[in-house]
Amino acid sequence: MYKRKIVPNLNCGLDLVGEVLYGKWKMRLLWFIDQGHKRPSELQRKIPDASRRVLNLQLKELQDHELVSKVIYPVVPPKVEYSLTAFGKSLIPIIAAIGEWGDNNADRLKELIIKGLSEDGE
Amino acid sequence: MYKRKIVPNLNCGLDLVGEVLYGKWKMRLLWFIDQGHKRPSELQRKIPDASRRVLNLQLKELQDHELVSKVIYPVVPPKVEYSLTAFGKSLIPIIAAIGEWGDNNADRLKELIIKGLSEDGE
DNA sequence: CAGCATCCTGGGCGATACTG
DNA sequence: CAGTATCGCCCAGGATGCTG
Repeated sequence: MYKRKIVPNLNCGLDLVGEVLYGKWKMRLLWFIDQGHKRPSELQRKIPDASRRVLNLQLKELQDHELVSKVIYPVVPPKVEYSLTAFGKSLIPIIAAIGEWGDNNADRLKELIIKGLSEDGE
Repeated sequence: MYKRKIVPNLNCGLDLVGEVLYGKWKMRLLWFIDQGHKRPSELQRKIPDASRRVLNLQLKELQDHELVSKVIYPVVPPKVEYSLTAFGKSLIPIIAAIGEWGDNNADRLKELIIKGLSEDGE
């Protein structure tokens, strides 16, 4: 859990979701876990841009927020598996909708984002 | 537009949406504009926790990403109105779904979030 | 009323290295 | 294979004050 000093404002549903989903890789984690990629190394491979440290941190937060559960198998070598809780599963349709919207508008979005990036260059 | 140095990875729809919606108040801005609160001062009043500066910054990004459009009326005192573009409107159902999920699970979420906050304290 | 400039800081996140 | 500790960067966003 990140050491947040200030208490966030939780005025509406948007705020609440923002809190739980706040983290660069959380939606992706939920998504991939739902897809059946449950082991840390597997998730790491799916999200190579993220560091293991942050992946673990965010996984921990997702656990604390009861969106995922973690099972540790007492074997050698160590084996760990994450799963979505029912609560977490209930978020999947929304994440799917977001991803779908993004995919449907991928070309336009890419263009706009790139344009935005170069704007400050000149 | 924030002066981002590093080029973001845009691997999937989730990334793309993440880019356009990245900003503490963007979803709320889109939401309130859709609700008919179009003027800066009005939005400010709706989102008192945000500073005017950041509101303007994010509004500008939303414009650059063609989610909202801005109309400046040449009158005194100055009058400005924001509206959603068709593109922006197409995001509303998703934002609504997110807010709804948050509202539906408000009690549980609040509890979990608060618990998470106090955890590092001890 | 609307918008910009300046200064400042918190904390998210990456890199690396070490333990079991 | 899984997880933690340390270090440091960087930039989003808050506060304040000035312009038209």
